[in-house]
Amino acid sequence: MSEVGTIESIPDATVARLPVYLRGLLELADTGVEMVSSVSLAELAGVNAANVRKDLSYLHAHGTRGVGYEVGHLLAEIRVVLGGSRSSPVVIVGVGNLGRALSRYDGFLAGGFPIAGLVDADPMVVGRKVAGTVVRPVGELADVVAQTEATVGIVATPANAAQEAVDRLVQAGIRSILNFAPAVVAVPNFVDIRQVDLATELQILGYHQHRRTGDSDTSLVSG
Amino acid sequence: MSEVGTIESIPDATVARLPVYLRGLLELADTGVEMVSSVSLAELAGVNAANVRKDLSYLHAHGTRGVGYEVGHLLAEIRVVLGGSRSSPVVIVGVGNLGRALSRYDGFLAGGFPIAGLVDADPMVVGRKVAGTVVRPVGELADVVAQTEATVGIVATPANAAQEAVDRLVQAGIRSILNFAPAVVAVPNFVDIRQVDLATELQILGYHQHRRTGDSDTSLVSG
DNA sequence: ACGCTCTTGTGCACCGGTTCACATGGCACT
DNA sequence: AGTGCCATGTGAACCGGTGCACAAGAGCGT
Repeated sequence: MSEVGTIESIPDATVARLPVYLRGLLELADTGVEMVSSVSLAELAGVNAANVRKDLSYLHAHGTRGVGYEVGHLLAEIRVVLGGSRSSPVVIVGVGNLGRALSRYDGFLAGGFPIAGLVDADPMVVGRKVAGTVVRPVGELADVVAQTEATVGIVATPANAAQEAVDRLVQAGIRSILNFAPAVVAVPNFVDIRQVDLATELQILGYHQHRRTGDSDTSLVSG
Repeated sequence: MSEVGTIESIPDATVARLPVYLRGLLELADTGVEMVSSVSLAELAGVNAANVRKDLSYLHAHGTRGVGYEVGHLLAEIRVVLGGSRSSPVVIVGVGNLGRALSRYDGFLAGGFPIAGLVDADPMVVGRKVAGTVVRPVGELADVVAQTEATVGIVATPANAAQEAVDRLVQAGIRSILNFAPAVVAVPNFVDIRQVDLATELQILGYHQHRRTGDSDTSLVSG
């Protein structure tokens, strides 16, 4: 996958869990807890305790044997790893139902990803104000990126416009993209893209459901 | 993970790719293509060709050597595996920004997952009509599930209400849940739950970005 | 009918990730 | 200071998944 290797690299699976730990730690900090063991953090994150310890060992976040980890320390450590606690403005391409919802989603701002720009191809949508931001034409994407200093792009267009949207984002200098359009898009290998496919998620659930109900026998349960 | 094993089980990784194949195949069918090789399907889905062949072998979807796979046949085969092409009505708990966007999302209906019911805890929201459906109080969830014959639940509540929402869904008989709330929730092991965490996705992107820009050297590129 | 070409189907080696189990070592209490 | 307890940190086995590479086999042209 990533082939930098200059600085110590953290396994992808670990990186994917760090935000979950972060959430759990924030909760603990809110309730005044100062120390946490790998076991309780694991419970909070829904993973195995040994896994937590191994994950944290990648961050050089040392705990104290017999005691646990310092919550505040861990928080800071994880924040540094996940983008240096620097704010990363986001530009959204495609202001349909999903784009609007995303632009209003509090979780992004709280996580250090303020929605700084909105663009759309539809002239009916351009010019409207959504979540405090005026929607600008997709042709001006490069300007929007430059002005807002956006570093992350979200694609929330229909599937058939996704590739073009991604191309424009890359053209505008964006190197991190989150794609909600149900389409496989190609990007240069210096661009990091993640796919979030809502319909696919339901279909995966559908498989297991079908499997369960299609199975005439229900005497399993196992635990 | 899943421990049924009565009928032949398909690896999770394969199941996750089937919807992508399905999309690609629909595209091909639309353009009148009747046969497809594992190589072109792989390209369409953004995966390795051998992987495609191995995936399809799990479905007993035989291709013809030297020729490829029949598009229509494959389509039918995958649809059967992913829930028997039966429609699975969905009930959404939490009709905020995200819940509204999801209830209007075309992709769900197209994939056989019509939004059949909406519930919310906020009396201000209850009674309103969203995407053609009246929002009902969360207390009536069991009724809504029964009336709509919903088999899938989507949780789009704030994090602190997620566990309760999930509990209610399980109570109402739902066994397949898609959770958009940024919270780890516990479910009985006969319930299948998938997590879609928007902020987490951005944070993962943030890690790689930080890593890239934090690295003073940029002489890599590799391809 | 024969052989060539093309694509499927799969055995096998490799790789990342997970989990167990245990040694290591700090802290508290006496 | 000594002793016991407890949680960390990690070596090593295990497991699922991926991708190469090749044999098997279908169709087509001659």
